[in-house]
Amino acid sequence: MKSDTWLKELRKQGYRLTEARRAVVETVAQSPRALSPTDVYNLSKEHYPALGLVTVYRTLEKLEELHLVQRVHQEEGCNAYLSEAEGHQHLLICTECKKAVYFEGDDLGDFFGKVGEMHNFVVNDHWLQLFGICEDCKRIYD
Amino acid sequence: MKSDTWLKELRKQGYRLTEARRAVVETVAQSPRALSPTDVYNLSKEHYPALGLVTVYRTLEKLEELHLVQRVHQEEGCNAYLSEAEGHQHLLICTECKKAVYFEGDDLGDFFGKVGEMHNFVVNDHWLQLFGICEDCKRIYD
DNA sequence: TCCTTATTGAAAACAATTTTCATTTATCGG
DNA sequence: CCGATAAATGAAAATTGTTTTCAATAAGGA
Repeated sequence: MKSDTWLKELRKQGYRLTEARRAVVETVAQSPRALSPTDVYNLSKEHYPALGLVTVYRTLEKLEELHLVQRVHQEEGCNAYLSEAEGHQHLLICTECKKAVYFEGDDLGDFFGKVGEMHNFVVNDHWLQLFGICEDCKRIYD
Repeated sequence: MKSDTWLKELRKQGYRLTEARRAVVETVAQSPRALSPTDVYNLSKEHYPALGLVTVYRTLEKLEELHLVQRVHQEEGCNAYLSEAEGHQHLLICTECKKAVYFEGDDLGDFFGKVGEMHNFVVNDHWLQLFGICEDCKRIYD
């Protein structure tokens, strides 16, 4: 289970495993969509009512440091966190239900390098997201 | 001059041309990098010291509506505004000096459509940015 | 030039995030 | 298993970024 791996990883870094952390990790690890700190707070409180919002912020910060989650930028805001994929991948996000899917970039890296050369830049990083409507939402809205 | 075009466009939409607006438009139109509201405020005050930060927010909002500027998301924040390019283009940003350059996407749209199909999504929009070091900064740091 | 109304800047309100701090609790060593 | 200790917690305060409110100002049509 993904949340167990994350907890193990936190432990490996010397962090302690608390009820609050478990609840947050659980919530984020199993979510198919990016969640804001407040989303995480509300969802996690069902497992651990004493949870404080501050702890959500602090835990998300650690998970991001360990590259277990990544921040996702969307039209509605830039404070949502999503379970990260293996390797560097790109995101396909449903603008209706916010479900997020990772996809491989294939040979995009070569193209990006060429674009850089054309403008005399050394390209170090890229950031690619596609937005659309997923199958389920298509069904509902048609 | 780009700022004159923008002012004309604002006028065409029925907005009035004030000193405050002129100062903001001037600043943003001629900047080679994305500026935060506070950046715009500080730079524009040199031309018009009585300027208020609120007016900067309001003017940027209008410029965005008219597609004269676009919001740029970066690691350091997501509240910076940049003069928009003709057509839908992509950004190449220097992580040192923040200078931004637009580039053509060529046939990326086809690829994005295919990625969508593979996951049963209808892709409506995409968002691509490259990050690197520009020629000038390369020179300084090598 | 006058009149109307959009626009302004200051201050207050609001929202999101971070800091502070006294209390709690996970982990380590015995 | 227990006690010591330092990390982690939640509440409240502080901070930061943005929006709203409002009385005063000024743009632009008549």
